[in-house]
Amino acid sequence: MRAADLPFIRRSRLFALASEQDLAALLATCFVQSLPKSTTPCQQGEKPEFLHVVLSGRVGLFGESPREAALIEFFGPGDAFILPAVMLDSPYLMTARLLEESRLLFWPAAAFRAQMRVNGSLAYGATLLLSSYWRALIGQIKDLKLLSAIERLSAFLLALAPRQTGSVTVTLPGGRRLIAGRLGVTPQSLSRAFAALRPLGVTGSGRNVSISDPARLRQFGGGGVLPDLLGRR
Amino acid sequence: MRAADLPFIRRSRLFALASEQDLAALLATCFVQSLPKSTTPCQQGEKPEFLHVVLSGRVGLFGESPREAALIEFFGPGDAFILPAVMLDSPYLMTARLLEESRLLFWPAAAFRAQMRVNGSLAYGATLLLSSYWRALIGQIKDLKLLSAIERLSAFLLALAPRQTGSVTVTLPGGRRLIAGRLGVTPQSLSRAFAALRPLGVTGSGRNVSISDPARLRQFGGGGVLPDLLGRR
DNA sequence: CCACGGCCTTGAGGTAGGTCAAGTCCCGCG
DNA sequence: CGCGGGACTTGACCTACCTCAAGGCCGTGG
Repeated sequence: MRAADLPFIRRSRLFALASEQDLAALLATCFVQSLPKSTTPCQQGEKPEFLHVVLSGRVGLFGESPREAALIEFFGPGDAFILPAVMLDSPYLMTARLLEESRLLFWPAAAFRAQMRVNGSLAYGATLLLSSYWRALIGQIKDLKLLSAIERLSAFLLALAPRQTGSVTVTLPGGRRLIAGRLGVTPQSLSRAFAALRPLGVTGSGRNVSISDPARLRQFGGGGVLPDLLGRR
Repeated sequence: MRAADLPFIRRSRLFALASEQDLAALLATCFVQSLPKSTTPCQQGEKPEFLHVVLSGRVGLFGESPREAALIEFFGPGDAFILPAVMLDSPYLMTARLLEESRLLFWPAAAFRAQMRVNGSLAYGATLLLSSYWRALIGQIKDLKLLSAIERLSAFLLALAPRQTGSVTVTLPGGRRLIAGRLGVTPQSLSRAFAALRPLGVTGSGRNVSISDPARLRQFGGGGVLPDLLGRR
């Protein structure tokens, strides 16, 4: 671990309440590593050996079935994956894959669980993190059950945009294929959904999408059920 | 609060680590109430005033959109709803409705948040609870994205069944309409899904369903992605 | 320069599941 | 006993999305 990592570590909500000495004690058994794109620190079905905290970069969590895999959620700096599996010492329900080169904190699972029991500030930080994840997942389930593909895309784009009036440009957290998985559609359908939103002022190519009139889009999408999705960062 | 409530309170994983004196201090500001079927302690969009813990009975959490409402999850004894909203002091993303007469613990939101900060055993219990909820939600998202309606029903039934060989009878946690919402289909489609599973040995009416050969059903459903869903109880 | 392989888009057609509309069963109540 | 209403089922039809297939676009490498 380098001294330069500390500020990034501090930034995670896991350590929201941790004092300086807390932090030092907690991190005693941890190490930090940079890993290239496409490595998979967690494999669905395996037992966790480490809790991983993203210091920089981006990670995708994928649900896998015999037939296919679907992106469930994007994780970025400050996020811990996959805390519930580590906490309950249960097999991963998802596979994590780095979407770009990323710097990760590795925290041995047993040490993490032990510290959770004795360090209240750590447990508190964990509830903060888990609470925001809960809300993101609930939002996603509501979207899947209540909204059409086009509405889901609309809500997703709006969740990415800073809350403001007037034209905005947002950067997608991944290629179209990943976004499609996140929204629960095929890439083809996502493409059609983008086409359907074009008349409503959604344009752009690649990872940049600009929304000419967020208010209009918002009222179309029924308000967008998605919560602060990435606002937690 | 009655003395008779204490054993039910203790049973919640929220208090897994709490000592006797911890518990007494924590509960100082709480009260317990029995409420009839169909009351809604939480309304989507409102700010939380209380954390609710189910002592007995059953509660449904519903996502609401302008058009319709869908059941997201069933909650039962030991579950706390909706902890993330209380923790983050954010508007509820769901409406809670009692599915039958239930006994609930009411915990003033501000007091709960304050105690979370200072009482490590409480925060630890909260991470336990939130961790199991995370896994249930991930399972549900995976099912929605990767499985067909019939496979989702199959997985759901298997998750309800005790892990054993030979014929099992499970009791659905609600009427068909609720189950349909939980699985993300209409009641009509659920009915058709049940019909489709009949040749595979799924029979029964009302809230009782019997599975003649769970193993056969399991291999059909691709293994059923759902985790311990209700196994956390 | 062209060839090649991702990645995205577009088109055409099929299908799972939604919608609308009966119909049946069951239960409470007069 | 008959009636009325809710819950569930079944049928017929429709549509949103998937599947399969054919291009465009663009970066990399010969």
